[in-house]
Amino acid sequence: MSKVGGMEGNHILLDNPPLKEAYRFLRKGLAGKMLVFFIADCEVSYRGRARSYLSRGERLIVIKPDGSLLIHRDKGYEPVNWQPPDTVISTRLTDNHLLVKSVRKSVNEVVEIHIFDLKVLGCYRLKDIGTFTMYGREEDMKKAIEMFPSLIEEGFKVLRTERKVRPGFIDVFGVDSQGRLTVVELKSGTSSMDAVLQLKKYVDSLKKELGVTEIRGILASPRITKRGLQLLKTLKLEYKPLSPAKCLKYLERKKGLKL
Amino acid sequence: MSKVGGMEGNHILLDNPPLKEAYRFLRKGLAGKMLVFFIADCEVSYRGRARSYLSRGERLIVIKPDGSLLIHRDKGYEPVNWQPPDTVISTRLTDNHLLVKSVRKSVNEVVEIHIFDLKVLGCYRLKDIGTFTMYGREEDMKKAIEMFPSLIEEGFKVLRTERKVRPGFIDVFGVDSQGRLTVVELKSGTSSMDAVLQLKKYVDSLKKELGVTEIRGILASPRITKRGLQLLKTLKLEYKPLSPAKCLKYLERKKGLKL
DNA sequence: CGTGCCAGGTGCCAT
DNA sequence: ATGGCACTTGGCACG
Repeated sequence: MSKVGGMEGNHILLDNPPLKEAYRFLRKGLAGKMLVFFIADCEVSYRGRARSYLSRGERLIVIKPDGSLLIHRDKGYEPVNWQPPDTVISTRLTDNHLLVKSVRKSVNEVVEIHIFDLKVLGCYRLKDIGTFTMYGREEDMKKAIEMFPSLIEEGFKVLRTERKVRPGFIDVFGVDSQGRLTVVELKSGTSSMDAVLQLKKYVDSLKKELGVTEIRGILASPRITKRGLQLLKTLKLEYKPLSPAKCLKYLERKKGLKL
Repeated sequence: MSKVGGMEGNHILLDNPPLKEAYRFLRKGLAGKMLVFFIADCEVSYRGRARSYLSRGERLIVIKPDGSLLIHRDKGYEPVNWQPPDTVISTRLTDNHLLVKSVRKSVNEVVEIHIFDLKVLGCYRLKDIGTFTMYGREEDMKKAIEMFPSLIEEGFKVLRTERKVRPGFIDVFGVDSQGRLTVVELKSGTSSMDAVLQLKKYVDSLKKELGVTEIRGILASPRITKRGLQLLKTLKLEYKPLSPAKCLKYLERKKGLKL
């Protein structure tokens, strides 16, 4: 069966269109800066930082108005091939197939889709002025600590956040109740040896920069791996269990809001 | 206009379906382990490691047979909300909206989509037995070096790859022309201070483990940051420019293949 | 299952 | 542009 719907410029929907018709409306959708999706029997090749080849089969393909491209198989969160925003999409119809090519403007990255058949083609203009808000990331932990330094420990005071050291930034820099300088490294998830080494790096950088021999280093996160904790102790650093959830509770209390 | 196509079990395509009809065929598609997509006017909430709320607007939503979920706005490579594979999808129809809920089996992560209207609903069974191959990753560099150790330097010999040290693995472990033990850390992209510290960690671990005082450390990658190079020199480590592309050329030569 | 680490990571923000 | 880093990172391989 073959069916066409809503081609008055509002949207386009083609059921099992012949290549030639698909080509026509695909161009129309792309030119009209619509979100375009289709299910196609296709081959895909990628060339850029690496190279890949995907042999023939049916996939869901999405092209967004900003030039981003997604090619999804029927499994997994990640697209098998893709392009981030800012690509130029071009199309070409030959005797036996339809070529869709996406070339990234800034770097040399190209994705080519050779299409032999389409199951469906849709082009839509998404009316979407919604706002997206996210809570519980490292940034929220930082905010909470600025407002409630005791989340780290009694008597802790924040001197500043995002303090620049040689390379990188210290999440929170402060002093403890004894007046000792203290570096706090925050992780919103499980912290591992990486995080410990990061903290160590900051503490050492700062010691050097300030010419101070004693600086406390505290890693604050909801969880730490066993190896991470071992390393932490070896390096004379400290661990403070602290979850984004707890920080959010404090932030809510302050704002009087339910997030 | 409203149109229905291919509901004989092969696929489903509904143009601008009423909520009730969409609900019926959505359930059918999910039950039949089909890939389901739809464009919907909806609100989205997420709760898990973090929390988020996306206010009302039109988005493209994809549900795969493996339980992965993607919610895309009309911009960007990344979905605004999502679930990786292995979620349980449930649906509920109320008077004024359709609820789609995805609950992750292993961890506590829930995405809820409140749908007020659908522009289109499609359910398809993707025939896809294609193979996906990728070239130019770190693994390919490793293979090339095993076959052509001189890619590192004249006289270099590989003892083994993926050698385990305290925590982690040394990419390539070998000896140079002077018989000195050498650790090689590979990066397929630009290497930064992180990579340098990683190499340092491996060299130190190995010195300790083997009771040797002199071990060379070579970082091989197509590019290194200025700060990375500084740190590398400070730590008496070395840099060898080497790109995945060059490695691939060698591999092709060996196999007599054009990849 | 936890731990470590790569990825065409992407995205954000700083210099 | 380069660089440093978080991310609901996801994904894999290995103890």
